[in-house]
This record gives sequence, C-alpha cells and structure tokens, in this order.
Amino acid sequence: MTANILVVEDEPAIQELLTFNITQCGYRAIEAYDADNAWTHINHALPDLILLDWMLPGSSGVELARRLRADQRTRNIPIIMLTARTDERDKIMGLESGADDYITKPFSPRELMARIRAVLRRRAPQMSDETVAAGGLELSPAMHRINANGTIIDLGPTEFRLLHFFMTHPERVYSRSQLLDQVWGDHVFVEERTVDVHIRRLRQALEPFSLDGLIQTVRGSGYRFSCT
Amino acid sequence: MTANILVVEDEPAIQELLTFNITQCGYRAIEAYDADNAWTHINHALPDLILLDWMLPGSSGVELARRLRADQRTRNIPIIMLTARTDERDKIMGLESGADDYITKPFSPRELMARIRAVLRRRAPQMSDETVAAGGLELSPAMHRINANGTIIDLGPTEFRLLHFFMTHPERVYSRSQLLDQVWGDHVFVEERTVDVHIRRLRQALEPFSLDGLIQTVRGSGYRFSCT
DNA sequence: CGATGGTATGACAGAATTGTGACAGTAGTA
DNA sequence: TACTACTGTCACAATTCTGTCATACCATCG
Repeated sequence: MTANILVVEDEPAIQELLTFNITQCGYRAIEAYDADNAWTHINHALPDLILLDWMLPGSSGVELARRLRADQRTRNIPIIMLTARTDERDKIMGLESGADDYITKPFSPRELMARIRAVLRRRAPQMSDETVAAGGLELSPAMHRINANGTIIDLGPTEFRLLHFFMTHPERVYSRSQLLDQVWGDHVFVEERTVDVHIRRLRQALEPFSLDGLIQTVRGSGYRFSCT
Repeated sequence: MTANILVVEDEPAIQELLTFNITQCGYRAIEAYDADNAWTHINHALPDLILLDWMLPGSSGVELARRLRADQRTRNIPIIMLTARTDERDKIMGLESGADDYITKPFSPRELMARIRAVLRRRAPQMSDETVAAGGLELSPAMHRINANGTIIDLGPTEFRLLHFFMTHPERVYSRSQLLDQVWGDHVFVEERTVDVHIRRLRQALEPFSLDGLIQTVRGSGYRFSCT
C-alpha cells in the first residue's frame, strides 16, 4: 500500500516540507534536486509517482516531464507538477507536457496529500478483486468477505490477506520468510515466528467449519494450503 | 457516463467545431449563442458541464459565470472558460469568477477533450433520479426522501448522498478515500476521518428503525452497505 | 529412552483503528 | 440581524489487532 514518491525540487525548504508531509502520510519520499539527479534515482528504481517542480535549475520541470513521457519505462508513472500561483500559463504547459495533475504554491499539506492520493488511486492497478474459490471457501476481496458453504467467516486484516494468498497459491509450500514477503510486504521487520501465530489464528477461525486440514504444516519448510 | 455539455459560444464556426469534437467523444452538446439563451437551456435541464466563451455579445462570459455561481441550482456545475490567447488577464478573471478550468483559443481538440474529461472526472457524481430500494429502505432522489417501511427518514444532504451511494453499491467495501471521491467528489480536500463522522450520523439516523446492521465497518478497509 | 530442534498455544502489552461527543465556521432563511 | 441546519475537524474513549514471549507439545534421531 505504501508508494515511493520521487520529489524533484531544488529548493531545500520546500523539499523538506514535501518530504515531511509525504512521510507523514505513510508514503516513502525519494529526494532529487534536479533533472539529472532525478534520472539517477529513476534508473535505480522506478517510483510510483513523481512530484515535480516546474522551476528547476538547468532544464525545466516541463522538459523533464516530456523526457519522462518519452521513455518507455517511465511513460506511465503519474506526475504531479508544482507551479507558482502567479504564472497561470504554467498550468497549461504542465498539463500539455503530460502531467496528471498540478498544484500551485503555496499549497496546503492537505491539498497536496489529497491530490497524491487521488492520482495514485486513479493509476493504481486494480487489485485482484476477483473472487477466489478453493477448498470449499469463497473469498471476495472486493466485498472483503469469506464464505464457507453459506456461512460468513470473519477475519482480521492480516489473516484475510494470508488466506487470500494461500487460496491464490494452493498446494505449494511457502517458508515463513516467503510468507512474510508476500503477505506482510518485503520491507517489514517482524519475527518469523509471527507467521506461526497468524497461521494459528487462521486455523482457529476455520476450525468451526471443519476446514482445519486446509492449512498444513510442512516440518522444516513452512506451510501449505491444500484443497484436496 | 455520457454527459450533457452546454456550449455557450456566439461564433458559429467555433460553435460547430466545439460541438463536433464533443459529440465525437460520446458526450452530448447543447448549443447556446448568448447568456439569455444559455439560461433558457439551463432552466430546461441542468447540464453536467458548461463550456463558456469569455467573449459574448451583451453580457460577458465572466458575468454569466458569476450568475451561474450565485444560483443555487447551478452552483456546482463545472465551467470551462474559452479565452483568447492574447489577453492573459482574462484567464485570471475567468478563474476568479468561478471557472474550474480555462482553455485558450486556438485550442487543440485533444487538449479540449482532456480538460473536459478531467473536469467531469473531478465533479461529484450526481445521482440519477431513479428510486432505489435496498435493505428495507426506499430512497427517492427526485423527492429527496427516504422511506423506511412507511416512516420517512430525514437526512442532511451529505448523509443522503452517502446513503444513496451505498444503496446503489451494496455489499462491496469502500475505503474512506473512495467514498470521498464518490460522494464528495475527488476535487474536495477533506480529512478521511470526516467519512467516519458522516457514517456515524447516518447510522444514528437509521438506528430508530433497527436498521443499524446495514452499514458495517470493515476494519482496515472501510465500510460496506449490506442488505442481507 | 532422552535429547534436540522445530511447532503449537495462550497470554499480554502496546499499536493501530474506529466510535463518539463537542465545537466553531459557514450558509441559508426568516 | 438572529436563528437554524449542516459541515468538517478535533480530542478523547473504546475497541480490535499485532507482534512477541514463555511454555507446552511433538517428531525425529542417536
């Protein structure tokens, strides 16, 4: 859920302000101070969103935006342009150069975050909202519901994701660290044993429906969801 | 998804060009050649968007925009202003008068359509006038009235729209930010927690009719309207 | 059999999320 | 103008969820 946001801004004060707001909202900010610097970061890892000041030393933000749109890899990364309020023409140029949205300085942190959220949401690839059926269970991410032959099972967020992962990857054994990567995210630091506890909670929730054999322990390797 | 666009433009050639582009994109164009004529159309049926030339015979486009913003019914209809490229000041005036966006002549069809789509996307979706029935409730947008098996429930505007959205999209979980987009419109910047408060107000209004289970909290995800 | 390494379980404190009441600002109205 | 209705925001309370630990349990192997 957390997104990497590349902030291209040469003025340190504004850079800091942007970074602060972004991290405050749970996103990760990557700082760049000019176009070249931005490309370095981009080549290293593609960000999910680029926040771009129109005023940059050397080549302008508009030019960077054009280059981003011209490059195959970066073509689809959404861009939000930062423009000064006075020069209305910037807005036009910003939009024509392929920016997805723009925001005028001075901006309120709230507006900034609202725009970031809106753009990310618009671009976000539809989560696999399709209903999954396996092992007598029916799990619907869109409705956030699990149906065990007529009865609704209630799960916490983590157990829900865990079960969703298992149902979409049945019959295969996953180690604890693989499960942490897939279900928790590959950047979190939690004990591997934590997986055991959540497996238990999941089993407990499934037990009333005599579905306890679904999640099997593979000693020394990890766990497996088996539909048979 | 098709929208009605009122095109207020006195020059026949440009009028025709605009209409052509608009219909080409699947929208419906309604033609008006001056302010009075525009009001006639507006009184007949509210358009989804108004494309307004700054240069109009008699009263200017800016004045019309002001009148549109002053009127309760037309206040929330988005306006795109058409201005000549030369006069930068018009742009400012156009925006200050309440236009949502502006576009300079000569314009490219692509830019025109991009702006129209952007503005339409941002507006709060307006509800259809059809009566909706779900979960023991009957909601009639036209009469702004809710019927709970015989009794009439009174709701504020926001709660009304919220309930209407839920009733037309039952069983599915919506995040706070999705609800803000759908019910408030994605151009407004309000805290996500505001949704919670309105959910509470809605629940409170529904409670006397023992309809409290209708709106469910899905921890970590959002809310759901469930008819079952 | 006992030792050993891996797994299950129950408890728990702190973190995270949501519910709730109050409040001030705004807009509309008489 | 005063009055009413409505909104968005906040602070705090209530609730749920999470990660971690200590301990009990179990399979395997010497």
